[in-house]
Amino acid sequence: MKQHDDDLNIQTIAFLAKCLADENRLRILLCVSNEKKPVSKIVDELKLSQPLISHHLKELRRSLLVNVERKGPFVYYQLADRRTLKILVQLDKLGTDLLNKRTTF
Amino acid sequence: MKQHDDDLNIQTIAFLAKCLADENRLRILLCVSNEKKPVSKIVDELKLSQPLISHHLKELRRSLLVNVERKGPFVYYQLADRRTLKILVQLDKLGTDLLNKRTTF
DNA sequence: CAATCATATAAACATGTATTTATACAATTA
DNA sequence: TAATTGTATAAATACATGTTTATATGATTG
Repeated sequence: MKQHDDDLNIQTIAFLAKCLADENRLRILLCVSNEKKPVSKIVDELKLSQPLISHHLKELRRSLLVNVERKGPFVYYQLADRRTLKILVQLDKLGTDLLNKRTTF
Repeated sequence: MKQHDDDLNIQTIAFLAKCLADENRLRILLCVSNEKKPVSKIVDELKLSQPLISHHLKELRRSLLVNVERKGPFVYYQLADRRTLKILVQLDKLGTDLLNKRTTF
């Protein structure tokens, strides 16, 4: 059973968390969460510089959070696993709840 | 419904993820996940320097991931919300699965 | 093959943050 | 109140990382 705390691979967790710890990378992940998109489209939608997007995509590739697919001159990126989204939703809810608890009492 | 992507507060997510992105902070979180412990005990168990532990505890407080309670000369820390653990487990599983997929094929 | 478009990489810079060492503060006890 | 124990803070250092600017690579088209 992987339920017990000590079974957790702390390195793995920290590595993924690091990748989710940048706002622009999160924007990119959400941007490619529903369909594969070429870099140029991500650049357009997020209004960030192309090298910056490319740099973050490299990190996301390194962590295997996105899939890459080359088609002609275009390189398509897409969210590799939808569980990533679930985790983001949970982080969002947790953070919001924690804040509300503190500011309510 | 908070299901749609765009409802997510990216700042909140990045802020929490940043806090989970350090191995020592993860160790501390797991260390105080089942019972409240004074700083000295955390120091003993993790074998990290006391100022380092204090520094990371400060970050964990800032993100509201831990509760603090003073009792005499001791300051007790404890995981604030067990959903944090769930998220860590999911990150661990996701990371492991992503790696296995890549190395298998 | 030259030119163009899409993407990646490199170098430079700025900023952030983990860690150590030293010291301060706070609470208890003698 | 002096001394001791537990914890926090400050300063210094080292290292990592996000961003920009400039350039290179790779694929396509004329």
